Amino acid sequence: MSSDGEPRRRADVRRNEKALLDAAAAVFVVSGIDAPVRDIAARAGVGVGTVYRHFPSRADLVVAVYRHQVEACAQAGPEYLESESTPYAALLRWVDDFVDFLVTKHGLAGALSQGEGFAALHTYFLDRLVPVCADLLAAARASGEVARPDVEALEFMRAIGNLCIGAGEDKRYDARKMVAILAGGLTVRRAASGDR
Amino acid sequence: MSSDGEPRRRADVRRNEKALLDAAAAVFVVSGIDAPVRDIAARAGVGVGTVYRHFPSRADLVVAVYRHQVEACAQAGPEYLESESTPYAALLRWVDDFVDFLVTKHGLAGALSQGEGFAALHTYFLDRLVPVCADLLAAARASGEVARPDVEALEFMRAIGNLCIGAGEDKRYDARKMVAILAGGLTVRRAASGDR
Amino acid sequence: MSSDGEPRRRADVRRNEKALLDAAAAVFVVSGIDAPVRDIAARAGVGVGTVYRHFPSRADLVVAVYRHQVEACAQAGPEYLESESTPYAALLRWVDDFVDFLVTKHGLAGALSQGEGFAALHTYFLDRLVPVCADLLAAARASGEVARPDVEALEFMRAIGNLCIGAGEDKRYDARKMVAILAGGLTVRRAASGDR
Amino acid sequence: MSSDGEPRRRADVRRNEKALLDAAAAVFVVSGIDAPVRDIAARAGVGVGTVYRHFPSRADLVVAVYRHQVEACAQAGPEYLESESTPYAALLRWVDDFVDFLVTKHGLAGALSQGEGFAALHTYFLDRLVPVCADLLAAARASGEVARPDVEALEFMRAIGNLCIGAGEDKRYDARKMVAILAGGLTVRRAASGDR
DNA sequence: AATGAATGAGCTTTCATTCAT
DNA sequence: TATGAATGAAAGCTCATTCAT
Repeated sequence: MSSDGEPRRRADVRRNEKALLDAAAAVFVVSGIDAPVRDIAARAGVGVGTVYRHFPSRADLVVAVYRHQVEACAQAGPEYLESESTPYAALLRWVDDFVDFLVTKHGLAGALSQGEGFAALHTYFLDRLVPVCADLLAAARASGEVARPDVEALEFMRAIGNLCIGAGEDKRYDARKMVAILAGGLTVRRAASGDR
Repeated sequence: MSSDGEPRRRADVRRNEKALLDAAAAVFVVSGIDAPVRDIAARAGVGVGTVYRHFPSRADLVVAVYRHQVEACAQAGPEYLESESTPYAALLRWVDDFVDFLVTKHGLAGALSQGEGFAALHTYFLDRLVPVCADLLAAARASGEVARPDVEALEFMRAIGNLCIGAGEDKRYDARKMVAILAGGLTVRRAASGDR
Repeated sequence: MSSDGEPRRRADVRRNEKALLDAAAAVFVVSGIDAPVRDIAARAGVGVGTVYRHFPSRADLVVAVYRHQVEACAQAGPEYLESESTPYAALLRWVDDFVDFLVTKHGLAGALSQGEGFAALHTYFLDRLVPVCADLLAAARASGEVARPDVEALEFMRAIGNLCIGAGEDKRYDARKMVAILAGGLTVRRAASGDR
Repeated sequence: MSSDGEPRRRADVRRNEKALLDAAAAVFVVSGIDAPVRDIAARAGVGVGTVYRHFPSRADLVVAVYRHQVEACAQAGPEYLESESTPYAALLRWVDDFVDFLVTKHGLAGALSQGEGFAALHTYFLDRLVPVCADLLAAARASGEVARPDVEALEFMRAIGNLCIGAGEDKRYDARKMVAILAGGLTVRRAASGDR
């Protein structure tokens, strides 16, 4: 209540939020991104009301949970452009990181393609990563390695996201391999007769 | 009671089943494949009991709704192999048909990747189409057009299915284009250093 | 439609009714007296509508199913009074028959105690058998073997019916033995202090 | 937050639970032990979810509703053995209490004989009361008042329970009287020729 | 600010009963 | 008269979300 009561409280709140994020991350892995709020609250050792106070909507929680990784991924783009031998190599490496991220988060890829109620989530991810991917793509196009000028970063990323849906659930489906093939397809000049 | 008594009733039932299938198809487009049974019944103008009478499980309904298209798709495979100039051209055309099918049925692609409770559905689709795709793929490999011997029909189809998830919801995402790129990737020989 | 069409129809109807009774008896044994109408219709090889035509209410069906046995039981009373050595012996034997009847019909005893919706059933059974039991009881009282003048046939029979509920479901519960003890209790003069 | 914050909430919850128990007891009387959860919730003035929160399964609710009486009944056994003039008198009095309990709870006796889905209920009642009854029975046998050594507490109690089914619905059926006769039957030596 | 009890909509599924054919 | 398709009322159960404490 006094000036030194606040900091204590704030510390508590922060601790709570951390616990919530950890719990959500753990639960998401097991039960997917649609896991019951109660499960998350229980694992964090807080009441459900607390979850709602910190994260009014589910998307807010999801965004918060994955913010760190998204940031890391965003920062890796420019770095690879410097460190890798060619822009396309940089693109491939970055794509691989992105796949890593999606594949380890069970259900995340699916949620990203849903839009339905996950608008905020969708928005955040794309706003942050699309520019990064666009730079990589543009560079690889400029270097002549990527032969498709008609592929935008947004759709490319979304395609990667989609390919990662359900990855890990079925041994016979290797998302990483399919993404590699997709990336390979970028180097192929479109047939004269058109795609269709 | 006589030999023509049966057909009359059956005609009614068939009409009803048709209404149900149409209603389900329409509702699936709007609410996805998990739409409440009540909604489907309401749209068909029948009671929920009728839905259950015709289609004991949800998967039965979904399979019924899409059976025609699946069959058509299955039959097109061998035909294209004969009519198209090369096996790879046949594969591309068949893939295009498959995409047509998935893209028009909102939510179907997603359901196929879920497995979760849709085992029967999943099974039906794959049992019917994977062999067809496998033949096309094998032929295109034999002709030297497809350079990836490590891509199985199952995973290729699944990748296509995934790429079609959410198609039509966002103008900026053209599933057909991304599938074309994936298919193009099949012609690219894998880098010596591996995909990763 | 003509005068000779009727008999044929009537024969059909009778056959149907017989099939229905047999089916119902069989189903009652397995699923109890509340078994789904459909099950009965299916086993009889007729439509559910036919069941309703023949037996408008469930009780009607139950009554019909057990009518034969009830009649046999009703007729046995006077006979035993003649053939057995004493009226009480006759009573015991008759009670034993009654128990036989109830115990073999799974769920019947329970239905008799429900009243709820089985009024007709209840009524039929009691109207037919209570007088018989009353005669036996009166005779055994007259002979001095039964010491309780305050026990009416109706309540005695109902007690027997109740004791038979669930008989056969649990090896540790021997309905016949308990009925024997109850019957034995009839011979005990009420304590001076009253039953309560 | 402080040590007296807890009790306040708990008081509310307890009040609610009480309302639920009262409502359930009342509804059980009218509609039997299988009454719709919705009805109970409505009568208690709470949502169905609240019922499930407090009593996850129906058996839990039933057990809770009758726990007090069962406990009282269990404790009365040994007491009567001390206070009454003879063991048999104690048995009679205890049986009377048991009947009191069953007769006032319409539908309970029936549920106990069902087993079907009420395993937990059945188990609780018997685990608690059978030993008590067994002691009374053994004592009465030891004193020579009970002449049937072949009657187990379990079956005796079950017989009593059965005799109480439907008690109160029909003025002409006096469950208490019939139980008294059954208890009287315990004192009768079995006929040489057997019960049958 | 945190809690978690309460709410109630919403979904599935089962059958008794009706009624068009 | 027989059929069985259709109906729709029930009932169980599960959360997302609110809100009193």
